[in-house]
Amino acid sequence: MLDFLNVTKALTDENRVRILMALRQRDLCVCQVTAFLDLAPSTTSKHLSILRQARLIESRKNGKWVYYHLAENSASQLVRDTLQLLVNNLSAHEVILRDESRMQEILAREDLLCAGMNAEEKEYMHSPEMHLLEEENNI
Amino acid sequence: MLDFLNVTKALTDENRVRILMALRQRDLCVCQVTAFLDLAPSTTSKHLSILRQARLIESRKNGKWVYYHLAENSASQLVRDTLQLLVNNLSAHEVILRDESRMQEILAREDLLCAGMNAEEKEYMHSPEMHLLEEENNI
DNA sequence: TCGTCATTTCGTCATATGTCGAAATGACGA
DNA sequence: TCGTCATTTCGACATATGACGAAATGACGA
Repeated sequence: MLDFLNVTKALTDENRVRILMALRQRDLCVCQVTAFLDLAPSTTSKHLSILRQARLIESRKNGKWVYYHLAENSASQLVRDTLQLLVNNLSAHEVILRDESRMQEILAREDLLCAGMNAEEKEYMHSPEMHLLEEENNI
Repeated sequence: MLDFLNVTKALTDENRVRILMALRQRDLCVCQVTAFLDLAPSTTSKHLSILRQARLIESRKNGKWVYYHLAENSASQLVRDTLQLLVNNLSAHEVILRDESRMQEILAREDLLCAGMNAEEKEYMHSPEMHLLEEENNI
């Protein structure tokens, strides 16, 4: 029951829902999510922490950055069902569609974001491995 | 998005989740839910109001009593998916299983609850129409 | 080693939420 | 009509939550 409530509580904030939907497309680091939502970094970090505690997302560290991605198919039934419900019911929603364009702009502004991002990381961001991850999450 | 958030917010309280799971079995009036959860009637009423506003449940008035039941199959995709997720992931949960026994005791105490319940209503509570409703909600 | 940048943690604040009891509302039956 | 019972609404309270900025932590590169 606690697990269930942690998941539902994680979904009661619009910003957190927007994060989950954005992560369908690709992994994102905290500063990218921060620019995306236009929040203080500490606030973004808190949101990501809540989503991670609910096991809806996972993180991996790469240099100075922490990248977050949706829970994999190995996640619990609850988490998988929840992410599926999210996608089924929100993909066509106005806010989410607007966010998809917005995210494109954010990602294009590499000059402003993740200023120190090195070549290796930039490479990874567009690598096949990236897209493999996306497919594993059956998006 | 507002609809979605209203649904998830409705699910963040353990008492409300327990109400939804109990309503799988049969319609319940406020006083039955109140005895079931051991809360003040006003608190129960508030919880039911929140669930109804999220369109997860509906109410029908019968004499002095207001009976609540799960949203029917005609409900939105979101509501149907959500109720399904709830059933799939919580049916076997300890709290819910315990609640099922507890509800049997509550319902047996007609002498204490809904003291003025008339014969007609008692009849309805066990009628085929009742069980038809349950089946419609594919429980 | 030190400075810088990304991230997290901590403390604080305003607002939202769950709870109750008291009072208002609605319906039934004497 | 009046009293009673079920339910809802209202007001108050304690706690939970989302937001921020400041400070701590971690990792990289000069």
